[in-house]
Amino acid sequence: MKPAAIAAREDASVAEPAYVLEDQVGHLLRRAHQRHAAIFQEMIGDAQLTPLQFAALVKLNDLGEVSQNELGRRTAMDAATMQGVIKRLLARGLIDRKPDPEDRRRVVLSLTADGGRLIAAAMPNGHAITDETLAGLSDAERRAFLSLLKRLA
Amino acid sequence: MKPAAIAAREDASVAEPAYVLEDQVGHLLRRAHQRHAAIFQEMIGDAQLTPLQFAALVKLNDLGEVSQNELGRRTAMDAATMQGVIKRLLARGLIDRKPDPEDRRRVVLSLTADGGRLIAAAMPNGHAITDETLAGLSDAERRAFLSLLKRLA
DNA sequence: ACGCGCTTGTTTGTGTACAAACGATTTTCG
DNA sequence: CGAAAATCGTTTGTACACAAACAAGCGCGT
Repeated sequence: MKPAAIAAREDASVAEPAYVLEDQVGHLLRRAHQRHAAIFQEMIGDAQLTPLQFAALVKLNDLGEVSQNELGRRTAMDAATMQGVIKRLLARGLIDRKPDPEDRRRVVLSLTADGGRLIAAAMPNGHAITDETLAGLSDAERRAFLSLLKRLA
Repeated sequence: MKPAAIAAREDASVAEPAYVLEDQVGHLLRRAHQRHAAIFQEMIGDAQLTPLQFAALVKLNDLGEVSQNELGRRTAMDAATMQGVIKRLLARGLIDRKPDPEDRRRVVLSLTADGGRLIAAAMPNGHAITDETLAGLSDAERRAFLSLLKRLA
């Protein structure tokens, strides 16, 4: 038998646990992501980059030359999303694009001198943004949170 | 002094810590959110709801009648995003919309009978989706993760 | 009563996010 | 070798996400 206190709380209603929106991972992930995006925009400075543009430039800086799809995989963007991001970075002259001689389906992307300078200058802001996003947590909590978050991603 | 092994690794380069995209909260939050969205779509079933539509219906079910902006606040959507979500739910006949007699700026939203049935039927899926999203974590880890995540949101 | 500020809902414009379908290639395998 | 399968980049259509600007209405203080 159930204790009376619990039976009473269930009374006329069903036995299912309530669905509390504020407690769902999905909702919380969405809100945390929103907050991070706001912090990003506020702290990225005159570079005027979006999180995805920043990610693409960072990876391009790491890798030197890559195909468009490969860069998409490395930054977790699908091919269609990539189109827009690349288009805007090209329009601003931050990246270069040329056909791959080895594979005629591919294009090879790389940073321009401007793009290299801009991403080098923006890197410290990236760290500051991460820091501000985690501002509410202690060092130990940050490590714990990031390690759990990695296992969900 | 730094140990030689570390000095060697830094050699010609700068002393700044590398910016590793895969370790940044923003990137991890984005990926976790992507994964959750994929799970949601896969498990929501024939209800054919997006996460935001689901959230709006759940809150509407909790609150009974609310204005559009109020509902937006409760579900963390801005007014412009709200437009689209409400428009689609109206088109499917899941919610109702009428002017507020007390305040002619407002509209009052509520569930239709269809909307009520649909969200009641979809609720268990919501719990299953949350569960699947956290599948990699133990019970203790889930609690720890959610409590840290709440502090970031 | 009047004016000023705030809220409500809407529109427009930019930027993710992804499914689905496509043509052009390249690769794989029978 | 040659056909089927896989990959590359693109387009289209739907759905968030938010800034900015707007008209209409409410409410407060003087």
